[in-house]
Amino acid sequence: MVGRRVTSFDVAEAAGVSRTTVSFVLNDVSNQSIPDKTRRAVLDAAKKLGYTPSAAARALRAGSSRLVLVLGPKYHPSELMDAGMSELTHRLRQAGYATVIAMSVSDAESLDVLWQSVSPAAIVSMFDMPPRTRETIQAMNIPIIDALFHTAPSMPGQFELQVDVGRQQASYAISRGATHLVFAHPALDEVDLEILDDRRRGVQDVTASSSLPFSVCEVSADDAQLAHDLAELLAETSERRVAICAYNDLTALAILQSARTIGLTAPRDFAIIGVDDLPADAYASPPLTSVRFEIVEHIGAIAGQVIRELEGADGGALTTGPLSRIVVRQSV
Amino acid sequence: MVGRRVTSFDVAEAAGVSRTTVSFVLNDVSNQSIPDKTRRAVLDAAKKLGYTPSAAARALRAGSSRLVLVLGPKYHPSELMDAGMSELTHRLRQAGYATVIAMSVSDAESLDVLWQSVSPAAIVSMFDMPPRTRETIQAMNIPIIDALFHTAPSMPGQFELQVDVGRQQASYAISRGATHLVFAHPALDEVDLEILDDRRRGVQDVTASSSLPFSVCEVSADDAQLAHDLAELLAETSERRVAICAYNDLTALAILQSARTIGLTAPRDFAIIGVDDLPADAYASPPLTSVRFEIVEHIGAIAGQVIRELEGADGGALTTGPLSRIVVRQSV
DNA sequence: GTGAAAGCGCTAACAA
DNA sequence: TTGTTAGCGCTTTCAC
Repeated sequence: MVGRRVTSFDVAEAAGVSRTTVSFVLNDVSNQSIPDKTRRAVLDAAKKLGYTPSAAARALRAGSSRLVLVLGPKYHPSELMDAGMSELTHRLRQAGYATVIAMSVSDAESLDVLWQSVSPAAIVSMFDMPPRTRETIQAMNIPIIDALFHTAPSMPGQFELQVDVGRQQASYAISRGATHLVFAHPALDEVDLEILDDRRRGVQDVTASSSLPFSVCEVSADDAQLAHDLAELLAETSERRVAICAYNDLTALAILQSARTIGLTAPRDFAIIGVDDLPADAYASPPLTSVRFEIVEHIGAIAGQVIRELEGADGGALTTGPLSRIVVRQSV
Repeated sequence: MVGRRVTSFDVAEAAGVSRTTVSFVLNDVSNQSIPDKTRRAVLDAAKKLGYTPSAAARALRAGSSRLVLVLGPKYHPSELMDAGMSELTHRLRQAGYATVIAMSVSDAESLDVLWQSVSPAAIVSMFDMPPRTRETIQAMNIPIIDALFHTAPSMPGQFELQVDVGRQQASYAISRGATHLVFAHPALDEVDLEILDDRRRGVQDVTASSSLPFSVCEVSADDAQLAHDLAELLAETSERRVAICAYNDLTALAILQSARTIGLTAPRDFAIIGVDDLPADAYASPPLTSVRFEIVEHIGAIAGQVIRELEGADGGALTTGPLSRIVVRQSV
């Protein structure tokens, strides 16, 4: 080993004091009055030697590290998620925690290995953890902060974000004059089913309470087929104003493209609204109206929850309004 | 503390052996012959008690953890990056390492705090580390694996990925008949300058060696202005076939949209090629030809390098071909 | 006000 | 073949 670690012992030696004193000074132990001279000597020595406490030793001593383990969702990677993780990391770092992100942990077993071998101070879980694992972790006094991105059967009534998204799509479409809502989604093997179902439910909720007709349709991957389906749909509902609430922007863009091939366009012939607020939306023709999920705010709230949990001061339930909003362009 | 940690001592007690034996069995120490009966007893006890070694203690003992610290780039978040991180995490986990991702560490100081407090087994750096920091880290015997996404002055000739991207754009455009190349980019305060410059250089390289005219233009955020600029450009070069190599797909889409407003379209009036292979490219009109960066392969190679470095077997330099390829659609 | 010493859980050199 | 023991670097109680 070329460069041995600088230990608190080295600092103590350099400052001509004991390790205890060093520890007191460096950790700002309050109920110890240390003469300014000693304190200064320790601080100087520490800086000169470039001392940084060993995280491992600290963790061993304290029983837990200053790491927060984030169990990422198993969704398709997304820019949004990336931004969210950045934000979380940032917020937690400000509070003195480092963030370990575990991408797509599927089986309970490797999850066990993971959390036990990281021994984190807290776990932020973005997926629905098996109850047994949850209990084990909590038995070790490691707080779990749930931060799901869709509803889960085990936690009814919570995490309605995606349902809200659907609701917003529908409400906005109706406010713009729609009298028949269609939820359009791609083939089911290409999407996150829970999210799809939440969004659909949101749209359905709103149409139901407005007593408007509602239907669901799967968008064909084949362009010509899609155009055909679309023409048929509009023909069948010619006396009504159709609004398509698409599962996401990509679906909406596909529909828009196919429609164009048969001379149909939005918002003239139908209205359409997506989800994701992709940068490319602005360059579609017409520019696509979408729902944007405010992940940074959402993650900010989660970060707050984690920190409260960690620093004591149990913060109670998270109370936030809808975390998404309509981005108005021209397709509705 | 409700649930005390299960220690190797507990396992030893349950199995009726000493901690040493437990350690030998669990770590599969080769030069120790342990009777199958004892081994089985230990294994059983460990499983029954749900024993997992404390990462902190191990790290303290070993001097480094089984964590790999990834210093993420400071770019705008992207889906690609997310996918890359997933891949890296996955690959490293298979080799028994957990991955800590640190997003956008800017100042050298917080970087110091970070690596010292995580005490990782290796560091994957996606940005150009200050030399001093680099030396300090290497003095601690922590291998650094550089995985930049653009060239760096301090490492000339390496990491030409983005230059390759530009080269590919240009070569493809020329192979399709272009005789005047334009590199188009958005306002400079909205992009990663290093990447922009690499891509531009790639395009310029190729045009230079083909003795073709080359120019650079900044794409105006204002739609009408952009259309005007474009019309002017095409008028000035009417005797030549213009290909626009856009900094990225979003830029290309913006150009395509503006062009449409004045009746210009690709590939009829000009050719255009982007970078990123955004899913939305397929739905542009015309569908946008783009360059796709194969991040998963790139990251795979990096993962291999990390593992080689960690397990001994110094693998030497990374030899890979171009990590990007043309995705042909209709705009060129 | 400062120091000595114990112990967090693990591994490995050395004894038995 | 198995056990004893010494630390890894840190915090913290207790004694000086």
